[in-house]
Amino acid sequence: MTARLPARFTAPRAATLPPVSPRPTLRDVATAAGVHPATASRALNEATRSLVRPATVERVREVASALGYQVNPIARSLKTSRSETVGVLIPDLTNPLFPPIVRGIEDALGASGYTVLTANTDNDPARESSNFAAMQARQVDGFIVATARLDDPLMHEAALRGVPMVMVNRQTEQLDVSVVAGDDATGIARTVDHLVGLGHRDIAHVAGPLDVSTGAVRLRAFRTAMQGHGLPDDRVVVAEAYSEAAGRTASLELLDGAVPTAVVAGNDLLAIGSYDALEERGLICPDDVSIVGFNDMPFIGRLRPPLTSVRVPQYELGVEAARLLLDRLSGRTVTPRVVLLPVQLVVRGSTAPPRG
Amino acid sequence: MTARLPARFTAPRAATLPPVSPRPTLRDVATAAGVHPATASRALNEATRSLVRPATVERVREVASALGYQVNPIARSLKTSRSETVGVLIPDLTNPLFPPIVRGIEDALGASGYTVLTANTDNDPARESSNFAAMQARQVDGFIVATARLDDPLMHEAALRGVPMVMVNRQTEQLDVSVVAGDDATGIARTVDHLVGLGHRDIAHVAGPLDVSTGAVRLRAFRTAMQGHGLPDDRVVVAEAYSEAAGRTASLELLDGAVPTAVVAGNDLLAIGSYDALEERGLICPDDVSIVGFNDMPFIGRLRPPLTSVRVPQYELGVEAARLLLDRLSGRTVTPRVVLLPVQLVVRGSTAPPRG
DNA sequence: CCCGAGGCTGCAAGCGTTTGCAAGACTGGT
DNA sequence: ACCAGTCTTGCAAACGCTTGCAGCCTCGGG
Repeated sequence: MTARLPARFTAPRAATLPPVSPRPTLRDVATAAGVHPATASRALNEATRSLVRPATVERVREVASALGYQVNPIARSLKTSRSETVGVLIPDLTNPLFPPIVRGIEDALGASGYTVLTANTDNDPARESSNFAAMQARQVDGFIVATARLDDPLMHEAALRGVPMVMVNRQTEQLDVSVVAGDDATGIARTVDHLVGLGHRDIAHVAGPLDVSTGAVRLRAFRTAMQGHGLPDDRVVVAEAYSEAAGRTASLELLDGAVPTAVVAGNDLLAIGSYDALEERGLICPDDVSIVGFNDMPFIGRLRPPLTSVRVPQYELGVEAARLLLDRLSGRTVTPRVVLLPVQLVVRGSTAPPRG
Repeated sequence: MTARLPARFTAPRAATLPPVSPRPTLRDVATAAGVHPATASRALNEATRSLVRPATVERVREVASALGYQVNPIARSLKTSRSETVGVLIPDLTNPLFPPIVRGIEDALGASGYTVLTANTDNDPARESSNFAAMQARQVDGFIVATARLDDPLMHEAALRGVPMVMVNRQTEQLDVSVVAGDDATGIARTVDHLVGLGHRDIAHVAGPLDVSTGAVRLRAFRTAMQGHGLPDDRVVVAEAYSEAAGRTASLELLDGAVPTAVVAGNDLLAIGSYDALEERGLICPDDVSIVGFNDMPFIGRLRPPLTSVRVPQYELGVEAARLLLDRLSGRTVTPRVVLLPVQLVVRGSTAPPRG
């Protein structure tokens, strides 16, 4: 029996296109192939394909591609209550840190047929909750969360209930969810090594906000590294946010006391703020003060002076997070893992031996 | 009658949370409120609310919020074949031009209850087609497209068929879809005015690829502006892509002839490439050659020297694109519109009067 | 020759909503 | 008191797919 297509699909495309294109349905395929919709479904579905006779599979698939059939994911989701969709929560796409991460996530998930829903929370608990809820309503299969606020009750409860979730670039001890992040501690240690190697002894740290995990982690790493060199670990000022302005404020505070010969900034943005502060005080980088950033943002090497920074493999962070989530979704892995990706100190013009 | 909740919803949350949370369904709400699901649906639905007695509406809404009911968008989509979702196609999220645009889109659409699906195409026709198709399958209500390739047959046909679609940051004459972009022509004109005002007469243009609309538009604007000043308009070299490397190559080619006193780059990335080329040739910006960019990317003012550039309101571009699409989706506006947002020349340290 | 066991396929229910249709309850006018 | 019209609500059928269950057919062994 040859597959006969319903007239509406074989009709030649008129020069004046009809306003709406009726997508063929599974039933259309089934009748055209002379089988029951259930059989067509099984034939088209990877997992159930083995249940139907090879010849039938072949026929159905041919008809399906002839009709240009594509399964309707909505209907499928309704039935299976899975959506092949994951939600990605980030604070702000405009922050240069996140685009590469998101891109990595989309590439990795897309390769497995998943699509991603992103939302910006601006670290606002209300936005975060509503976005999270909206995504849950849309039946996302899991989450990748780049915002620290796991104290959000909704998210916290969801995590406890076993909603698949992996955190990226942020850590949390309170809950066992998978985490992928850069190896911040090592990055900071290398930074301090580098500065000490140049001859610096009076090294200060402009820390990021301590309620954000990276802020706390890097601060602790700084203290440890300094102690390891037998140097004072208390030259620390905490910025209120990971922003240029906060970095400037914090740095000015620092400069009001004894001026250190080197500053380890918790972040590239904070480092830029330090640039500003130095300029305001008439100090020159690196002649008077060396500065090191963190993240190695795009074009940061073209600043005046080029910023020495710790390169974090952001794209790979995203890819790895996606992979972890996929493992979890496929049921392969259940136990949470912590993956730390190696970072690399990129030395540029903002660090030099201390004057005199 | 007081609303009695089914036991499973009133059960106290155990310390050890159950692995899965059964979301209440419309039927649950209905029975709890003592009405038929259809009535509950109408009561909860903005548009049909007027059909049901106010007292009933009240009761249903109370029960709904008590149960924490949220409509299941999947089921609704299946029924209505609308999804409250729009697809956003961009070449590469990692290009600093796009995050603000996407953010603007998400903010504007999110405020109207829409969620967005983004995909990166890398300007690869194959990826573009498949992403587009996947989004169509997911029942997106419309598209915002930031990739130039409207020659894609799928997309072209969809546009002809009246699939709601707006293009951002790219133009096309061949099709009548709404477009929102920066006012490139004026931006280039202001740039040339600025340079001429500084005393430059020998001004060259490093154009972006001409098969991208911005490349062509800016080149045309450059020619027009130069002619307007009675200056030669043929000092043009076309870069192969909007990238640093392509900018460097094109600029080197330019510098191999008579060195101009000023360069109008089609793009900030191209301008950075020009920086590189200048440096290689031992020339100083702005002493030997002035350079102007386009887009005013983040931190571009912190380069060495700070780049004079044309600021494009990217976030607003996204917002406006979203607004246009929303208008279209709500049926308010049907005829395509072209919206050009004003740009602004930001003068910094990369432009100065010509030497001598 | 009969019977049990597989291998394929069809049947039908149901996922959670929306919505055309119709029935019941009122209202007011005559 | 009756009837037409208006409100309010219920009924049931979809939307397009998946899946447990059951039935059919075929085949090989006893």
